[in-house]
Amino acid sequence: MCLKISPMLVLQVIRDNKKEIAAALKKRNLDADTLLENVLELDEKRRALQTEMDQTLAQSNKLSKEIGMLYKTGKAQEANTLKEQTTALKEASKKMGEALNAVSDDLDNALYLIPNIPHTSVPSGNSEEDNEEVYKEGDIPKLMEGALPHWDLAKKYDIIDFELGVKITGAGFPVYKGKGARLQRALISYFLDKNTQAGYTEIQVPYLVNEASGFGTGQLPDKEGQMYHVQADDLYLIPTAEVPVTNLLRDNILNLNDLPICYTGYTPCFRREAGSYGAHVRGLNRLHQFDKVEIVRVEQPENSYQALNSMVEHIKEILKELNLPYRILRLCGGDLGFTSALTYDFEVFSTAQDRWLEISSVSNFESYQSNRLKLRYKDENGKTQLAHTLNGSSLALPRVLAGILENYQTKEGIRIPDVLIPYTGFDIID
RNA sequence: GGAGAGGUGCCGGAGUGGUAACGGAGCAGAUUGCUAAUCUGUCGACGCGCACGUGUCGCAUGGGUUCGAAUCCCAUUCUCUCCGCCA
Repeated sequence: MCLKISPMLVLQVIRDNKKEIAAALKKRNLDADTLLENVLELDEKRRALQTEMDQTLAQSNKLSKEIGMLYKTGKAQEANTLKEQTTALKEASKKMGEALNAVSDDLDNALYLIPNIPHTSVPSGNSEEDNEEVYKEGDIPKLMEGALPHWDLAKKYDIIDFELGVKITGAGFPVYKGKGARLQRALISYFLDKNTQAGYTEIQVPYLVNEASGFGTGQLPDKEGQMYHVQADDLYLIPTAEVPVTNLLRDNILNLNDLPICYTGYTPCFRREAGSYGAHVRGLNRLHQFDKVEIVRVEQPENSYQALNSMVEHIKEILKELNLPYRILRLCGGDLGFTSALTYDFEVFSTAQDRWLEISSVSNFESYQSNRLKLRYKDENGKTQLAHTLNGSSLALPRVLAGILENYQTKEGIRIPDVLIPYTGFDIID
């Protein structure tokens, strides 16, 4: 008989720190008391059931051994008597097993409703308006008379064709042409080079993932609607490289000296994105398919926030090289993703649109993902511990492109940032 | 798509009905006059116990047969080899 057992090391943590956790979750405007209460109740129920069943099975195992011995010594008569006893035990343990499975499922489901616990530095707040600006760099350029938003520039220079994308697929699937396509490729190469120079190992991953992968990083089951689902094969188009890349380490027990693991990878990303409309989704602002270069790290818990900072510094350096005005926000509890403990958003200023555009999101998930991924390591005492996972965009292409097009436009054409010229092979789009 | 073989612990690898050999890695302890060797123990998950301990589960997954299943049966799934198709 096999039992579904959730490896929820977090349960012990919840048991011991219920009050603190409930208080921390208040930052998400979540009344966690009942959620936690429910979990603890189911947990207790489950443990009681398991103890009971273990005892029954132990007895049954013992009898089976005795029966085996009796047969061997030719005492079939006595063996048969014992057999009768085991029947009742068997039925009882079967029922207990079913009950245990049911409670375990309930417990799992109850646990999935609890989001990650926000880091102490996370500000409370309801929406993106309450996010805390922690850094700002770069001057916002004064644009020439008649400066255009990027979708008009795209048309003027014939580098991105949104209508063509509509024809062959639908809205939100742009077609890049000529120097536009080349600039995309240049950005991807440039980002990957920067990341590998910083010590991240470049990898290429599948763009379709199975359900277990979606579950591991937290897209499933709750954010199912965000992903494109290929029904015939039950696979999902990745919404970000985070999913396949982090899942590379799923079901692993790493040695201490394997850590940290630093990966970078380029993938297209696919998002169904129900919702918004109007100018906010115009042009490159929000797409169903876009390109992104991602960085992913696996760390010992005691190093993970240092790692988060180093990721932030790394992205700052790239934006500085591109000479784009940007700011960094620390997401408030209300805006923080379900699986994240602390997230910094990078936003670049889109001059012609006069608004900030998110181009990177850097998060520490602590052990939230690794718990689902069963991603562990042996600590210095040889004890198995959950690792911490982190990831960030480095960087998302469309809005960086939008920022470049708008901020670098001149009467003569769109200038290419110096660092990109070796990659594009041209210095102006005209 | 057709045919065959296979899936055993962190890794390798035995095991065809009596309750997971053996080897390696890692860790812990012991020991030896030096970056090493040797010996012993430990090794995944979930419980119970203050604790020394101890119970259950784990042989791809889910069922079934049996007092007892890695082993027998059914379904599913994945991998490999050959054929077909093909970038």
